[in-house]
Parts: sequence; structure tokens; C-alpha cells
Amino acid sequence: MPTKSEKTQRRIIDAANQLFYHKGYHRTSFTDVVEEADVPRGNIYYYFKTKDEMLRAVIKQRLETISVMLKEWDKHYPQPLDRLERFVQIMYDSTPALLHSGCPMGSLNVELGKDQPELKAEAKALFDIFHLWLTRQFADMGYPDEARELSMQLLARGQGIIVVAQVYQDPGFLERGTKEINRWLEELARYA
Amino acid sequence: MPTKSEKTQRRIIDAANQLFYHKGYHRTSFTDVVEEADVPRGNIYYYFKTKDEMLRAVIKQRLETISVMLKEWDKHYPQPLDRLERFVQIMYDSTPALLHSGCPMGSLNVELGKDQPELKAEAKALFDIFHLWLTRQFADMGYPDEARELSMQLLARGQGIIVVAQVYQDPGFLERGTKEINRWLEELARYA
DNA sequence: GTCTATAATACGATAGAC
DNA sequence: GTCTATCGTATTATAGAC
Repeated sequence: MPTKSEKTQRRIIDAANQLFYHKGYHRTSFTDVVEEADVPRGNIYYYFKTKDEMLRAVIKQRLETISVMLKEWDKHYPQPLDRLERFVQIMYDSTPALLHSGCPMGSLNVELGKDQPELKAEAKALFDIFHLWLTRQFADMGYPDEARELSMQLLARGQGIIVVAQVYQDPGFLERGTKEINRWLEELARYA
Repeated sequence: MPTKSEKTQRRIIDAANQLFYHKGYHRTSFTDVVEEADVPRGNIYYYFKTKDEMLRAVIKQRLETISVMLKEWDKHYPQPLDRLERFVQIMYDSTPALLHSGCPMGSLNVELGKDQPELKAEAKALFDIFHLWLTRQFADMGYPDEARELSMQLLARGQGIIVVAQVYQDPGFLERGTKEINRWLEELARYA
């Protein structure tokens, strides 16, 4: 059973996670977080000494969530193609959030990539966990040598579609984009 | 001949333009701008009442620069395919900057798209000017009906490649990506 | 028009009572 | 472990001298 302290910490991380996604890391203040998490003002420093540390905790939590999700997919879908299409599916399922706030891992990396190498290196782990998993799927599909490149291409396609769909507030472009990706994946699977 | 005031204003816009690109809009302070532009502290308020106003001036200047560039391309390249490939070429030519700070228009839209609809609408104009021009090229190439969609696909491809290349600090991915786009464009031109 | 001094606020962070 | 009070700094922005 979680202690009160653990529950409070969890509430802070959840609040920060949402705010970092919907407002961006830099535009989110400690005040925003404590208000959202309903924690007394200076109390937050008991849990996180700095804002950077809070970001690390948020990224760690996201990584754990993603890790669990990928293991679920591995269990439910035996075929690489089905797994890859399941990955594409979350893009389509997340349409409203993506149109509002962009890709959680993409926008964070774009924000921190500008001039904060240390924090960017942390955020990169969000790409790494998908990249590693996608690479394995392409390898299992019959492309062991091209797997890493194909994984990066899939990530790039997703990122690009999300950015343009957000700029033009166009859910249709996101839908057509994901369908086009699926056609590409099916073709790859067929000629493997 | 430009007055001293006009030259100062230009210097402020240039400095803000660079800083917004390399640090991001929110992480750039007025102090950063006045130091970079070598303008006395509070003096900046004579030129720009608010930071938003400064951003609008930066975007306006970028739009004018892009407009001139596109007209140059129209003059130098009579064929739509050559024009489209020239567009792709600036991506490749900008490799070092893109790896450091991402796409100037993409990252700005991602940053402002989170929760600032008014400013995001301003930044969207940077996409619009390219989108309009690209659409015309695809139409002239022989795809009047699909032109808008093809333009968005080209923009999305570029954005995705830049994001992933920046995350992985991989100039090779950017190079291979632009070559792949050119193959796609040449195929489109061939079967038009 | 140009610049200095400074206000007013919000920020991340600390000290210390309970 | 929890919370209040507050610090020092950096922020956007203003007032007013030159």
C-alpha cells in the first residue's frame, strides 16, 4: 500500500506530466504544478529539489508506461506487422490530443533540443524506447539489416504527419497519413 | 537611406529572430535581445510594446525573406520539379543549423501550438507561404487536384526527417531523407 | 528620440517552525 | 514528513530625465 508521501509524489508527477505536455516544459511553473496537484506551495521541494529533477521523474514515468504498453503489444500480437500497425494505431487514437498539443515526445525533444543538451539527452530516451522496439519488429519481419533505418523512417513519418496536422488542425490529414503508413508497412511485409 | 531608428529596429528584429530560433520564443528574454542587439535596456519598449509584438515583427521579416527567395526560385527554375527539388535542397544545405536548433518554422509552430492560439495563428503563416507555393508547383506539374495534399505530404516529410535527425544528431539521415524525397518527386514528375 | 533608473511581478529555491 | 514564510533573482514593463 502506498504511503501518503508516495501518493503525493505521484500526484505531482502526474500533474507535471500533463502540464509539460499541454503547456510545454518552460512555460510550466512550479506554481502551476502545485496548484494542479493541490500541494502546498514550497512543499514541492521536499519531493523534487529542482525543476530538472521533476522533468526526469516525468520522463521516467512515461518510459515505464510505454514499456508496459509495448510488452502488452508483444503479448497480444505475435506478428511484427500487427505490432507495427498497433503502433500506428495509437497515433490515430490520439488525434484530439495530437491536434491540441502535438506529440508528447516529439514536442518535448524539439523544445529541449534547442539549447539544453543534458535535458534533451533525457528526453531522447522516449524516442529510444520506441526506436529499439520498432527496430526489432522490422528485423523480425525480415529486414535485419535495414531495420534501424526503417524504424527511423517510421518515426519520422509519424512526427511529420503530427506536426502538419497540428499546424493545419486537420484530423483528416492524420487519418490519411496513418493509412498511408499502414499501406507502406503491409507492402514491406509482403515483399519481405 | 535608413534612419538610425530604422537601423536599430532592424538590429532588434535580427537579434530576436536568431534568439527565437536558437533558444525558442519563451526562453528568450528581452534582456537576451537587447544584449544581442546592443541596445540600452529599457529602450526596446520604444520599438516594441510587448514581446508578442516583437514576435509578429520577426515572423513578418521571415515571411518577406521567404517571399523574395521563392520569387528568385520562380525566376531561375522554369520547371516545377526543379523548383520542388530546390526547396528540398535548402533542407540539405541547412543541415548544421537543423541539427542544432531544428526547423525554424516547425519548432516555432510546435512551441506556440501548445496553448497560444493567437501566436500560433501568426506562426502558421510561415507554413502557409510555403504550402501555397508548393501547391502551385504540384498543380503545374500535372496534379491540380492532388496538389494541396501533395504539398502537405512534402511538408510533413521534411518536418519528420528534421525532427528525427535532430533527436539522433544524424546528418546522414537528413541526407538520405532528402534524397528519398527527390526520388519521390522525380517519380511524380515522370508519371504526371 | 534616446536612455537610466526602477517599478511590479513571477520565477525557482531556501530556512525553519511544527 | 508537512507546511508557511520568505529569499534572491530575473522577468516584463513604466516613469521620467535628458
